[in-house]
Amino acid sequence: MPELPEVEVTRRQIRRVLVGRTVSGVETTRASYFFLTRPAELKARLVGRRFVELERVGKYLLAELDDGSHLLLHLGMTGQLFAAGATSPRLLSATAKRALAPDAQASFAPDAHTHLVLTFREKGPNVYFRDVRKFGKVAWIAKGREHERLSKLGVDALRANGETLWEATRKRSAPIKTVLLDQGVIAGIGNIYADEALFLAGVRVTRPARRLTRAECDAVIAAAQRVMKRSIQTGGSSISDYVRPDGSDGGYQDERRVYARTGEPCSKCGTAIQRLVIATRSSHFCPSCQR
DNA sequence: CTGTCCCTGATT
DNA sequence: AATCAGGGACAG
Repeated sequence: MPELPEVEVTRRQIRRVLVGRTVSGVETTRASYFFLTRPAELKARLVGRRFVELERVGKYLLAELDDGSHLLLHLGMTGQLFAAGATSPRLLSATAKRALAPDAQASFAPDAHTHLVLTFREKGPNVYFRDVRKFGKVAWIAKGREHERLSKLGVDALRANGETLWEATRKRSAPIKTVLLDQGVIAGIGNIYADEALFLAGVRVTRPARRLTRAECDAVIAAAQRVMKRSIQTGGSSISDYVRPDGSDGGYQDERRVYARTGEPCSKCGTAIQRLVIATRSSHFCPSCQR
């Protein structure tokens, strides 16, 4: 699932095909909660506008247009943003995959899950936003306005420090895992990197947040930043649906220490990795290394 | 602060 | 055919 590293990898690749290009057409699926801004308005706002920048805020992508307005995107759980020409079975519907001969090179064609297609005046690929479960979001933001989804976010995970977590945890009895997933405290950490960071810091996912020491807060943030930076370098984690905008898999799933490794031996001590559910999210940890 | 819900494909 | 996965808004 896309968390900060996957969104950042996406940003870097999509930025190259987006910035400097002028929208000539906007195609969408029918109105749904996926579109915080209705398809008709989205089209009216975007056509004729030129993209000038693509930034990341937590797990959101924020594209700036030449009139000072912005296009806000969230990939949700299964969102995929890519340019035309990307080929990967992960980008195809099950029907399309079944139709493929073994080893056949598939080329992407928009399917029922492709909710947004941007075409441009300038030569180059289209940009597609595909999202099977439709937990992603698209919104247009007028010049000078800030979307409430952005104003709710805490400090970006790559800019946070131990102090950020220390202050946020003092009065919270919820498990530390829950606080790390709270985008209003630190923006960008999701289920995979929360588990990985807590493993590297030696802190059990269930520990009441207020019971962390200052040193442990420093360690957790340092570990979170280390794993996320490393993940960005390797192209993100392709565990379920995520693919890079060029259609290729990321590499970080091979470096995971605990996430989705239930029952496998801990890489440090050999104890079986355990899984339990915290606030409806699956959580993985080493019962020996994490206290 | 935790449970429910949105959605669909994979799995049982 | 029922269950599971999960980001984030919302309800209780």
